[in-house]
Amino acid sequence: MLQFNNKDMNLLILLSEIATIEQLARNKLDNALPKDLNISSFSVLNHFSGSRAEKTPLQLARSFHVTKGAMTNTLNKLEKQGYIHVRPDWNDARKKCVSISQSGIDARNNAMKSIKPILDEIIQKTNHMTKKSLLGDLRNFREAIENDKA
Amino acid sequence: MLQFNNKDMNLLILLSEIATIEQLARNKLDNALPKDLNISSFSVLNHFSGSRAEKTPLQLARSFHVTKGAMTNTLNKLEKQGYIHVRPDWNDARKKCVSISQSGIDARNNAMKSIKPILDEIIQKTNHMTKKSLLGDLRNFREAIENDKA
DNA sequence: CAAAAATATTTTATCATTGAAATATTACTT
DNA sequence: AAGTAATATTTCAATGATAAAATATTTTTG
Repeated sequence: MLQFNNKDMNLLILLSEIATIEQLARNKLDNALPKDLNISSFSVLNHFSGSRAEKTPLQLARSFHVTKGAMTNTLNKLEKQGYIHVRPDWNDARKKCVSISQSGIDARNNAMKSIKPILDEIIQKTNHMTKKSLLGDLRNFREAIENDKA
Repeated sequence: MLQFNNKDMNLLILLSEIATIEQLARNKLDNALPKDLNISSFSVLNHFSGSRAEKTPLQLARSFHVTKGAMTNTLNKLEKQGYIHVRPDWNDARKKCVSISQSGIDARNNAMKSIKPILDEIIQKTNHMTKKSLLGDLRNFREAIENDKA
């Protein structure tokens, strides 16, 4: 308490709540996913299931707010597994173009099946919550954190 | 999309938003904190600034939802730094009793000062949000995730 | 056009976490 | 009281992330 105001303390509590949720959700999903897919890999595959357009590793790293090195790791694993296609960008030899493969789509759908019970359990337990405003609030919140550097 | 319903997809989006916020906030705070304190250590010190009562390592691990091994690490560092006191539990030789030291309190206050600009910037950018309901919603959400194992 | 700056990816060293095993102590059961 | 189960902490190997340096390519600039 001391010389710090309530708003600061409340924000720390909020951030700590967010960190706790992230940790719990990550562990639950990690354990439920097929052993050959961790959350990072699954997230990339899932990203492509919305739009199958090619992306560069850097674009993906920025989408997920991870470092380029971390994305290199994840993409290398996914490529070895045959879940993504990686090709050079013919117009710019610095870049690569990443897209999902058919077996990547299958792996993603299979992974979704394996985490569905967890998702449905959370949905059932939070039925009363106004999840719509929660998501909106969180998005505003994220933007408040990322803005000055984006 | 495919065979998965909107609620599942929306929940994944919500969880991904939470993970992103956690990552951004962690990096920002980590960079702003004094070099001798990472977020884990700071969180433990901050925990004791609310209530200085002694806690066992296991209690702390559960409070923060980290493994016992992770808490051992954090506490060892904090003890070497002189920021906490660790003593045996005289009634149960399996346990230890952890409390914050005066220099731990000082380190915590100093750390708060160094992250205050970040906190205030976030507060200013989210002034319009109903942070009260957001925290409540997140707490419910966390409980929905942790309940079946707690 | 050559040099310098910017961009994209990979590599490297470091760090914090996890899960599981190891160790030590206490509580329970019969 | 002895043996088994439960509890608390530490150790260990593996994993995934970061920051920064290294490499390669393209763009800018003078």
